Amino acid sequence: MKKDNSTEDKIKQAAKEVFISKGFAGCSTREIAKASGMNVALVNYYFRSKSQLFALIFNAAMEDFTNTMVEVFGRDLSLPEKMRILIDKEYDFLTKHPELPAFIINETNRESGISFANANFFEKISETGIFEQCIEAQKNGQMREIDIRNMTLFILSNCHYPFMSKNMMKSMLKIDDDQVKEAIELHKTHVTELLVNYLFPKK
Amino acid sequence: MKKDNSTEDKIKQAAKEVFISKGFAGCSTREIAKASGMNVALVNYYFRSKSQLFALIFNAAMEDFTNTMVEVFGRDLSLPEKMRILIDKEYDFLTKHPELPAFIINETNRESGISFANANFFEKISETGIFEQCIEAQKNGQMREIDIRNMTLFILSNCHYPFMSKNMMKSMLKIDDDQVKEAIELHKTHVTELLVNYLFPKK
DNA sequence: TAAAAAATTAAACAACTGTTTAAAATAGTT
DNA sequence: AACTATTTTAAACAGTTGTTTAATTTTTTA
Repeated sequence: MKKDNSTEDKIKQAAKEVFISKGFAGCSTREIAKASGMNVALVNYYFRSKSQLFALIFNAAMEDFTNTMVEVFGRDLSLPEKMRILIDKEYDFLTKHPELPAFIINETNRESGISFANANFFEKISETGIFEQCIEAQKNGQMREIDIRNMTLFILSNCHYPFMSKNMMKSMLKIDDDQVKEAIELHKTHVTELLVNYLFPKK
Repeated sequence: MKKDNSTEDKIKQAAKEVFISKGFAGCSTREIAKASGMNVALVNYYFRSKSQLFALIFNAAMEDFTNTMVEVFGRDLSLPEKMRILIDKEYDFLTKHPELPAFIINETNRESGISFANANFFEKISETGIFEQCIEAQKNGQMREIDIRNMTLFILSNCHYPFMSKNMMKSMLKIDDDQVKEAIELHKTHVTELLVNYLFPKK
């Protein structure tokens, strides 16, 4: 978090904003240079190439992305409690970074895409012991028999999609920014009930 | 559906494939020309500009996108039945066109984005009478008191996201194509139960 | 078949792309 | 102070971009 005003950091910061809002293919190195107040040559001087700079930004975004999950899953709480807190934290995080999910999904789907085989997000989440806790809860009949992949898909679908589809929703439902914000805030409580009720059915 | 082998149609078809898989910013007019077996000048001869060609493709994609909803909502069935059939049809459609949701969400979020104010998707869905049917069901206590916007968000989140996140899931959960396909097929049944149970609670 | 219209082509345009070069300015070291 | 290493700059590079031009081929019309 230091050397915040160094040239290298200024470029990295600008690159983060530009890449996330426009995507790799949607922006140029000159645009990033201008946004940082520097010039084109400096971008390559510090980061060698557009691709390498992008990889840096992407991996950092991926880390932000999974941090919430790792943190909440690592706590000493029951599964329903973890689920409630996770959804709350995800919505908080995504309210601050609404462009992140679309960015990651997009770039993951790019043809000459990212090689994030090295990034060990699965391991990080696995290390929290969440999977064992689920299996245990399923044995005890406290949790629905559902594959861990589908549970993950449920959480991500219902947390990410509302933020990704903001503009589409605005156009399709003919509503304005305030109404979208309102709908998303309300949606959070629905999602919480929806998922907790389904995953941990009473009786 | 006629003149399928005309130059104009060949270009349109190629443009559809290229645009949807790479996005507006991610491809060039020359790439589209080559994919159609034609040359660059013909693209502009028939469609005036890259943007106008794109608008054509995008609007058609949007129409495909809402067709399923309009068709199912327009039937003479109960809400839970409509919901079950809709989810089934959405998964069918998206299995054939898995790239569509990411494409639409992406391009909707682009800075110099689409003006799809003219497209009246809301009206089309409204004309099916689905909203009135929901209000009626809510009055009768057969349906949860939930805003129509949130219901829409639920459906789209849980249908679109699994297909959009295919590659991300593959990387994050270290699974292969077959396992993704399997997970999505299984997910469909979960989503159906999840949504029907939540929207139309028994008793 | 001759004239007019439409379709297709290769080539060019200016602007932009990622990246590199070589010179200039700055900072650090003795 | 002089010398070295680092940082910054403007300019150039070769290739690509969307679009247009003007000439040519093909089709349609009379």
